[in-house]
Amino acid sequence: MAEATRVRVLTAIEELGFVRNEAARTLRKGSGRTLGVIVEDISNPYFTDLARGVEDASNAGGYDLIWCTSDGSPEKERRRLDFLEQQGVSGVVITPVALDRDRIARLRARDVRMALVDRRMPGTGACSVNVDHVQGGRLAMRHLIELGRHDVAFVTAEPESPPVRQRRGGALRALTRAGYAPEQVLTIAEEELTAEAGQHAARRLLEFGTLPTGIFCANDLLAIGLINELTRNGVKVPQDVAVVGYDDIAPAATCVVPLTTVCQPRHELGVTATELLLAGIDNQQVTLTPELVVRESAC
Amino acid sequence: MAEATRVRVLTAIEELGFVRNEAARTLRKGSGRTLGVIVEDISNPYFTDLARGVEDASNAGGYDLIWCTSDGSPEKERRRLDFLEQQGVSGVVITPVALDRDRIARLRARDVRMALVDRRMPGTGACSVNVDHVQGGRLAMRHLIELGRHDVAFVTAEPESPPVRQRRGGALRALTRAGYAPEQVLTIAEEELTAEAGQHAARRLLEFGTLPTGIFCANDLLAIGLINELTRNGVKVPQDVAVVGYDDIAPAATCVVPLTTVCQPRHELGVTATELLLAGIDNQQVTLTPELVVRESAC
DNA sequence: CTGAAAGCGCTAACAT
DNA sequence: ATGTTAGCGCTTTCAG
Repeated sequence: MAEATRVRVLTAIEELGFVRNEAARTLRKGSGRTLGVIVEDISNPYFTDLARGVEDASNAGGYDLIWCTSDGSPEKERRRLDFLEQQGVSGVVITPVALDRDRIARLRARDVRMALVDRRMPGTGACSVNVDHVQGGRLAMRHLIELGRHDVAFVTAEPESPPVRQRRGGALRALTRAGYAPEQVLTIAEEELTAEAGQHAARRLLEFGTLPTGIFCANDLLAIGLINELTRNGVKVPQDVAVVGYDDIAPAATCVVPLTTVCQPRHELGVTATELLLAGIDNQQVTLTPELVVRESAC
Repeated sequence: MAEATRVRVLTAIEELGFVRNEAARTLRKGSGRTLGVIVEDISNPYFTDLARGVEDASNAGGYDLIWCTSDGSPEKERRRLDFLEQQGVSGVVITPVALDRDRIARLRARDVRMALVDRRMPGTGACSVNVDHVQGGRLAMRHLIELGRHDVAFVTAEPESPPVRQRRGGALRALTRAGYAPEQVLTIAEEELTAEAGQHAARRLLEFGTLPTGIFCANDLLAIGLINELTRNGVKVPQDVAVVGYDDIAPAATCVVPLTTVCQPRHELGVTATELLLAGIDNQQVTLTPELVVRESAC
């Protein structure tokens, strides 16, 4: 194309404020230059960091991103998927709540590719990116054991969810390896993975009379709520109880007692999932590795 | 329409997994049944609560919502608006960063209505929903004065943004009314309205040697970071310093020292903005009222 | 290198 | 109550 023409067109676009009609483009091409992401809980920084990774990688690949929240509800998840399907996205990154194989197949039939975070569904064609939570749980517990804190409680919620189960499994394995009986681990199960729930768990622990010497929380929000409530009640962290969290979200570092935690590569998780989506590969599985970050709550 | 036909069609839809092509619908009708929301900072619960309000009201009105973040960047704000315009949304709720009248006019010309949060732009046709921040600042400061804490510091960031200026203005006015000289208020200006910045502000205050007896923070994240850092350094809140925040985000209640703060009707703000949008009224201005929530950090 | 024309799936208007 | 048709703005294809 002649440079002169190019410039002329570009000026005209600028002058008239022309904006391409994406609806028409999507209609014509079958699917557009947008991706979608559905996360479980927008108020947990873990998920916003993840979604930011998805956004960065989408933009880098020339795609726009539509953010959605399922709030952990299967019904909402379904509605958000309907929405993204209607919008003609070409792919979805999702932390699944109740996603089934049929739905993935239906989306595939409409050329909507899927990348799952923290859940494998082999044979569906969907890619997935996982963190080695067994390893993560092991890192956390091994650290507590090394500090001599083998009298341990596990504070958790959503105990059936695979990531949480794996974290617990890894922790128990570390105990066993060190020669301790995993049965002696006190498990406090709360309703949600939130700071409020952590606070509640602390109150339950305080009611028991004797505290364990170490506590492993299934995520950072639980740990932060727990530490705050313990501190309010005069319990010193880490002197009286050492606490280890999981995720390494930003507030973990600015908490009253900066949190020792297992760092998940949250941004990278989102980036990787998106790259898998855009690469157009099927059934690809990637596993990322967590890392222990030692701060004051257990050292 | 005959009931029999209706049922027959519905079954067929179910059976074939028919999903309406929103792109075609949008193309045909000029704009679709979706709205957009652009917030400044997805990691501040204030904004997620706001956006949730927008989502709830959108869904209630039969619309779907596309969430976007500007991250406080004018450039990103522009790109997100381009995106929403391309997607054919019929309206946008936004906490503006660098939105100008031209842009609003251009969007209007394409039938994209706007509702602004915390910024008035009269004459553009855009509606706006505001919180009376002067009143909010006054509530906070009056409370500190009533506690005998008139030796006060104001911890802030983005001091030029209207909401922050108004909060400060209201606080100073309360001081003046009570017969104190507002010039004696120590102002600590940080870079961002985050917990990290609050932590930094605390360190700066500690370096001065003598602490004020009361601190008013421009938002809760600053207050939480500040309290955590003060507590770590052996300063007792509220005994040594009383702290008042602004927003009443969820973490304010679960913080080590539960935060006394000015509650903004965050969800209602989003709902109201959306209802204004959907009602199709122009130039409408609504002002909501903040409320003082007394917890332990200042009582 | 530029111009013309078909058709993506839907809705609104009109005809049966 | 049901069937038919035009056209939204774009991309792709084919002709000039």
